[in-house]
Amino acid sequence: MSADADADGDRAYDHEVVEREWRRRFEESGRYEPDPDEGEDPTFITVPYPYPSGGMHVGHARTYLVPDVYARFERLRGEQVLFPMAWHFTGTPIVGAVERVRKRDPDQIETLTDAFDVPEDDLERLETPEGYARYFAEEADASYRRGMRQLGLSVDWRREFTTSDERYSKFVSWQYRTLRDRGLLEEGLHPVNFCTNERQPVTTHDLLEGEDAEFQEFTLVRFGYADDDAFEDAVLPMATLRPETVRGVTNAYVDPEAEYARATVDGETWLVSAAATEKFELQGRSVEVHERFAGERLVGADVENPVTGDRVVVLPAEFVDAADATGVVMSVPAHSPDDYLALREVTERADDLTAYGIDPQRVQAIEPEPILEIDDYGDVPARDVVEAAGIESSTDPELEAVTQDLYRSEFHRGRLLSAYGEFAGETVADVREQFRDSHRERGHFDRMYEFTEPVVCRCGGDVEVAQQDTWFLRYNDDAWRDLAHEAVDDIDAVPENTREQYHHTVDWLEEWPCIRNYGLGTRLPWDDEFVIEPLSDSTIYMSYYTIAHRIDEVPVEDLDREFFDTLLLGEGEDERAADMREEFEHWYPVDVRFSANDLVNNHLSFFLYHHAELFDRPEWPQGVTVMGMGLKEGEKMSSSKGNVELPGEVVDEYGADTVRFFQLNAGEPWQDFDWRPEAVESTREAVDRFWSRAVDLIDDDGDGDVAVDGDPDRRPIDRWLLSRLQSTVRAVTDALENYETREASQAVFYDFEEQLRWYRRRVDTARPAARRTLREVLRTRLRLLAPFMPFLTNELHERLTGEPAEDAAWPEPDETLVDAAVETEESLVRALTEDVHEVRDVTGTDPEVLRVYVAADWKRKVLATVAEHAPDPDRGAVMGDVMSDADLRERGDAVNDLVSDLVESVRERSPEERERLAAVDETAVYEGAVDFLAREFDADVEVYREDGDPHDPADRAGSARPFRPAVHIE
RNA sequence: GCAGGGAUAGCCAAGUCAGGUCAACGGCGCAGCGUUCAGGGCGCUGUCCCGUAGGGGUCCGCAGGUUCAAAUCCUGCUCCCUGCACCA
Repeated sequence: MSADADADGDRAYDHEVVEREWRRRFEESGRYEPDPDEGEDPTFITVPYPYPSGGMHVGHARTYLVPDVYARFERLRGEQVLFPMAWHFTGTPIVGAVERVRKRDPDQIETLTDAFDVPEDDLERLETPEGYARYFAEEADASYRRGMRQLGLSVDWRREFTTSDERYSKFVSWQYRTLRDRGLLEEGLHPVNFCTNERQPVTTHDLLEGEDAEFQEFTLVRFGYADDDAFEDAVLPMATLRPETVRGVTNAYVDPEAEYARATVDGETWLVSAAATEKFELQGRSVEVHERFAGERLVGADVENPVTGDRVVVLPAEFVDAADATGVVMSVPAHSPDDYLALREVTERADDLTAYGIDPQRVQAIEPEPILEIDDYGDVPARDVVEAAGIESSTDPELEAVTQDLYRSEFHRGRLLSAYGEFAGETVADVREQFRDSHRERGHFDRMYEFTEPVVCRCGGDVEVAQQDTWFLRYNDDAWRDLAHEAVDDIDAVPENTREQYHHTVDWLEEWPCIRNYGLGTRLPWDDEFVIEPLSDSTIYMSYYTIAHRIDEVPVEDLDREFFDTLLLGEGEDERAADMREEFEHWYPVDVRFSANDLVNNHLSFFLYHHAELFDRPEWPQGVTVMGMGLKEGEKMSSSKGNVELPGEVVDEYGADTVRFFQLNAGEPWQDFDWRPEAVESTREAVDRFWSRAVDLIDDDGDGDVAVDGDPDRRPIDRWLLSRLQSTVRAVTDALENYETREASQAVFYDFEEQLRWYRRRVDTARPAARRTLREVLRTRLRLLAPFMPFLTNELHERLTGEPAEDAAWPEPDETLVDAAVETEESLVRALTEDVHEVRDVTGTDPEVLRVYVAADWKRKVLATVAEHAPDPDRGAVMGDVMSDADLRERGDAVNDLVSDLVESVRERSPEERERLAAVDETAVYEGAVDFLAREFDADVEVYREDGDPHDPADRAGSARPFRPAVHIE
């Protein structure tokens, strides 16, 4: 140290120096790299491997810190713990990001350089997916691996791998071949976003417009062309989201100006807009266009409703958008305000329709056709709402809201009329799908997909919904689903209310398309055009950790089905795999999976599904703990918004222990936590204070003299502190067993600090026995804090005792140090102190003398009588008993008042507490606190007994009650 | 709409499952005092209203109810957040 360093230089906490030393020791010791031992039941914990589409920020950090705390806790308790880490390279976002880097997309470059401090020179390395992923996984300053090391995660780095490693791919291939053999994979068509310009599927990240657009499944009502001309027998499919309104169709509309086509679609003749023929082709239909013509050609035709057999006329309408859906629209004026207005308008100018060869009278005769009844509306709800809102035309801006309102009401409360047969009287919400399906089966309905709004690719091309050949995981398979439910029942779900969410998800999951067209990852074993997508290649990889550090011994080509059958199922003859199976059997199952709460309804449920199918029940996951997300000053942390904090930077600024402690203490794991610099700063100050006090204690007596059994110099207040320490040990242990990092860290750090504040106030802490007590306390607290602050606690513990905290054992509550009596007595002193403060403040008197009057014995007798009536004393009954005592009876009203008071106090206290109080010698307790009270109030302190002829100049003694002495200050 | 979560004093936030010790932990901010220069740090005190004696009043999203007793239990309502599928 330099000569001019300030006097306290060696006391201030220099986190950089301490952390550097311990980071080195953590890595060199290999202590987090366990191999199977004799122990029967090791602890295996996992977290989602990071997806390095960008760097690590502190919003991610807690996901790894909570398991690290649990890992360190279990190790201190003597458990063998495996906490591994790997990298998830699979997926399309990295590929998309690389594309944008190559094009030097300004937004992308800004995110990288601003949020993650990527130097200009490094950009070139980000031009391949592998390079990009490796960069953010391991190489960048803001990489996950660096962040994790800086934060001191106790990870077994020997087992690190990436999901594009060839050996990992062999493992995933085995998984998918096995699932396929078991009939849990199925081939089929699936809608995707498809760029019509690039002729390939695109992700939402690739979109310029319409990122929030969803595609909807429309029902096509197959109206039949009913005129006997060249189009005879053709189908006019009309798209609707409300298939049940089919019985309310009064007419159809086309755009007379737009281009329509006659095409053979899947072997039938269809009449639709020209634009629609392309969509049908994309959606997996075979389409051959024979002729194109203006919509006018269809106007005036009769079409036949497939459900009712009624014939309705096709009318012209400008509002029809031929680019949307099929370009042929069915009109339900009774239930659609749009259609109602359109009908009214077309009726008004019915005479113009003669130009199309339509009889105006036929149009004027069209009446809305109700299909359901709904309370608060008349027969024709669309007319009601239009008239009520005073809407005159289809361009009225209010129309949209009115329409949505009506649709919602009809959906939830509308009851179908008798024409609906088996569905009559039911609400639309209850039967829409069944109704649709039944008509689909009968060939009346078909389907198509369409976006809710225009979608445009970054390349400028129009994006449409396409049906693509794909493979599905059959999560809706009944037997598999049952197994998954059992797996849900088996786990320790934390917090418990997530269990219901897993069950709900399992019931709701349908088939899951498990492949993509491009991206890093594992190729589908039997069709290398496709890549297994990220949520599907990460369901059982926890098992891969068990052998990840040894699998390089085996040549890739030997990693065949036999190998993994042997390794994971114990069903093969591969010798090397059989040998490695011991590792698998040692570590499996996963004891706790720590994950994010938004993964419950996909990844975590898949994780349970796949384990349930592929492994025997004893190997199923034992627990899943989900975590909330990270906010920064109340906003979601997001790298694209630039509001992120990088672990490297905050560790430099505040120190790793502070960053860890802050995050673990900011809320329970499953709650969201908010990173607020001022709060982190305040944590840093508390950590520094802890350090200085500890160093101070350690330095003033270098002999490490901490524990003296039955220290004869110990005073009650020392015993009080040690007793509180035991309850803290219990509280921290209980909390950590339940993953409650906030509860635990709060108890050992801040809450106990409160106790220490009282202790320091209460006694002279320079006393040797006090120093010994404080060192004993420090030793225990260091071990309790070790999971949270591994750097600082190891350092201090080693300075105090000669060994690092992580070499010591987790503390057990020492029953011989638990002293309920002394805690009760101390609570009386505390209460008295508070009372005197209050009196002093209210009166504004700075006391010269403080007189304390302990209640008279007869009052204790009254209390005892009241207590006999616990837990719910009745005043009358108590008074009866009390008055039977002649001595008390004489005291009359004083007794009456006292009883009322004591009845309350008895009701509010537990039996144990009353018992402890009854044993207290109040006078002795206050006399023992005289020195303290004198110091606290800078006054002379006198303790009297109410019935001991006290000096009582202000006549206060009479108001003393048991355990609530009267006081007088002057 | 469905599912899950939430609403507590200037701000953050504990307490709610197991009603009483809750005017309601703790932190931040603010104010005062002390620590023998200031500042910082540290310590103490105060921070809903009234009160020169430890008390009283009002309070925990809104409105009711149960109870000797409600932030906590019950009923109804309002508002906010997250997810609802192929982005990981």
